[in-house]
Amino acid sequence: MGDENEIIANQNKGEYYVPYYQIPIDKFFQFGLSVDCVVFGYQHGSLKVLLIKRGAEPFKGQWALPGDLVYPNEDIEVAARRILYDLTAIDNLYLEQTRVYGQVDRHPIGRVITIGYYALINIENYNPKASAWADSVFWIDVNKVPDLAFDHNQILSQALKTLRYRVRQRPVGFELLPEKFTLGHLQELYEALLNEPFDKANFRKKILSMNMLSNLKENQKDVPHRPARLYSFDKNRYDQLKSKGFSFEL
Amino acid sequence: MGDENEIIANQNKGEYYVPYYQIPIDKFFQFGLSVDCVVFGYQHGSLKVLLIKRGAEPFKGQWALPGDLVYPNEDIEVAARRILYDLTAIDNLYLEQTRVYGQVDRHPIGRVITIGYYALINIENYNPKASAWADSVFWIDVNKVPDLAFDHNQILSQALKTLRYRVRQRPVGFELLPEKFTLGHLQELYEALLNEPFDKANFRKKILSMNMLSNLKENQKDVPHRPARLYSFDKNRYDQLKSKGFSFEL
DNA sequence: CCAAAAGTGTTCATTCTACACCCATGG
DNA sequence: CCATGGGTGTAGAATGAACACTTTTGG
Repeated sequence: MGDENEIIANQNKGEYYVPYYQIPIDKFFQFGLSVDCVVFGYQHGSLKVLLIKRGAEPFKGQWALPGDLVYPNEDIEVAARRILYDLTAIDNLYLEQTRVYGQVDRHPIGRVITIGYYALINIENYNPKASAWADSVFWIDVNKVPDLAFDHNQILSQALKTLRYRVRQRPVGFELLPEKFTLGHLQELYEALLNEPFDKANFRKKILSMNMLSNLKENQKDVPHRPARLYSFDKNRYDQLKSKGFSFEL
Repeated sequence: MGDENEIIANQNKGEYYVPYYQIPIDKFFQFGLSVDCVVFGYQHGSLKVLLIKRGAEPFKGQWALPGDLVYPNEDIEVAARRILYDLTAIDNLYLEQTRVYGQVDRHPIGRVITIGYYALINIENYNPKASAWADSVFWIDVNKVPDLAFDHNQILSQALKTLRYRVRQRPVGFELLPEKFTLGHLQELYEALLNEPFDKANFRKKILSMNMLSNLKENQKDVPHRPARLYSFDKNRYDQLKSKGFSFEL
């Protein structure tokens, strides 16, 4: 948001009527718009989601997804990034729209349409931060999410479904890992995300055959077993392959 | 819509402020909401889309997708079905939400968020019908779509992309065909949708091996070549298979 | 008989799956 | 020298692509 006090009016509306029902068009401009973000992180072998305790009415004090109203002159994705920045102090997170939630009675103070987004974050870079609308912020295991305000449980489960889907067909899993990781870490991540085991040998062959990881020629340290090779995701290489028709699939 | 004149107020808003910016919350309730529908049909080997000439301002007289403002007390999908019913006099079309379009300046008379939907229709059941907001209605080949009002070209191409995707992983293609069809018809449909040829033998083996078609034991008539066997999509069978873990893929 | 599309069978290559086995390190 | 995970090879099954061939109808 630039000038958050300059709320634009919809200046031209006066001239218009909805001709077929003879209702002044202003009556149609009563909607509120919000954004709710499902922020996923991965730690200690399990998938977590960032929840807040709401610091404002309605539902003050309850668990909820981070979200906020969109300004009348603010782009939707910009609003989503504003919320994420306020919460994590990180820019440029991986962000994807899921769907719209528009039940007439979903918000107690009026008709508020909300747009669901999910974001992926490398939990090690995370900088916890309460904010204007959140008293406090917690990582919660995705399998232990409590009852949430509004229809946020539904938004969360849709986001999870989209993520599980996406992760099989685009290399987005890496967003959840540190820069350098082992193939074992990567496999554990996929197993946690998809809740299904993979054969080690086959998983490695598949991932490596895609040719989108850089072998860092560097090993793990201080592990009580044979140290594993470290890799990183090579985005340039991937973009190049993609432009040649290759498509990630798992 | 039931009572289209009973536009609800958002009664409880008076009490609320957005505390962190000290802006009265009414300022956030200025959005309009609309729905735009991409209606696909299939005829003579090519995929068509239903376009209208707009009968109301703004963009009166221009080509556009069928769409309308949503009432403040109307559910979004209900609005989409209302539009489709007004246009085609058909209930219960296959309908899927695509995404939200919310550019600040996408609508000339104010901030209107629109929700994209696409619908599939068996063109033989189609009952053309102008309506309050459409002067006239036409089927246009999907490859020959003109410039459309608003951001409708973008909405259309996203819908097409979603359809192409969906059609490979769920048996939705049948929605575009008549009740009874031949495997040749089905193959032509897929070739038109995906713009890629399939091997006849392999296509048949794949489709039939899925076990979701009923062999009607009945043949085509009056064709100048060997008449083909007619099939129909067996939704019960498919649901049964799906519940056992089967998933359509092509 | 011919043209045209329906309908089927086989071969070969590729990919997937399961599983066995060896390797390097810390304790 | 043992426990622990890292890392690789191979055999057999399943799937997919290409293509040739037979069948049935109308003209």
